[in-house]
Amino acid sequence: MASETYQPSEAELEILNLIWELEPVTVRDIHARISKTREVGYTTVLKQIQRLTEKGVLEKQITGGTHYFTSTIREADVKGKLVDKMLNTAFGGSALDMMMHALGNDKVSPDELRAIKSWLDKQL
Amino acid sequence: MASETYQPSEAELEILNLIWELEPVTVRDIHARISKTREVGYTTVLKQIQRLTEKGVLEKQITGGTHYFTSTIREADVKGKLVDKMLNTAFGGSALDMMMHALGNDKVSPDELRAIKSWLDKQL
DNA sequence: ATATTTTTACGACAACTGTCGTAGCCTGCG
DNA sequence: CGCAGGCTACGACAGTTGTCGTAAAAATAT
Repeated sequence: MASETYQPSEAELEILNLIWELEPVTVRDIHARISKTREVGYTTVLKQIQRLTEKGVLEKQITGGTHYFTSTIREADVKGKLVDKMLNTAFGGSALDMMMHALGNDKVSPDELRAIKSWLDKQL
Repeated sequence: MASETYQPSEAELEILNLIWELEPVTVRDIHARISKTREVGYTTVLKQIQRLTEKGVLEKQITGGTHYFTSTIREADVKGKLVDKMLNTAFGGSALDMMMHALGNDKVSPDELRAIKSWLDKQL
């Protein structure tokens, strides 16, 4: 069944990002990290994590009474899929078009542009 | 209220894309175009369009008894925002990282890579 | 002027999301 | 051992989405 990759919602992705960074990790730690950025109840995060676990996206190990979570899906797969979907639904599959929108927004530094260019060079 | 740019859902974006391409356009035409790709009821599309209109994203003109729709938001703004959000939520703002995920998926042709490279050259 | 065919307007529904509150469970402190 | 405080389980709720069905209104064809 070649792991159909999961499409997380916004809040789920926020959590997944932290899981990938910290796994195995507790709910408390995830909550602590998210709280640095925005306010959200502990049980809110807990619930999200529980749902993700129900869906099979996360796995729980209980070690010495503490619940640790790890992900069952690969970060690169999920992100690849996300970007792929946007590429197709929003930009008709044109990577160039997407690039221009992404990089056009003057947010990207010349350094980054150069980095992309040099990566591109390696690809050809 | 300086039009904070709208974040369309999947189905909404599908419709918006067609609106941008065909406006001013009727519900029937939108439905016809979508039907080429997937099966969906006429009233489903109609409802989506009505909701978009309620939200102020679309505008309706009635001319000779026919209802024509046009968008009130700019395609580039919407898509720029979409890609920007993904850049930040999924790739921590690293355009290179996003690029690699987008282009890594072997879906992109060498031609496209070259096109991107030459666009990049112009930017520097 | 009618009957027919289109279109539009509404409302309904189930699934999913983001957010909590409450209540029960476990664990470590004293 | 017994209790307080933290953790988990569970359920609830409102808002959004994707989908339709049905009914009312409008436009067309006899």
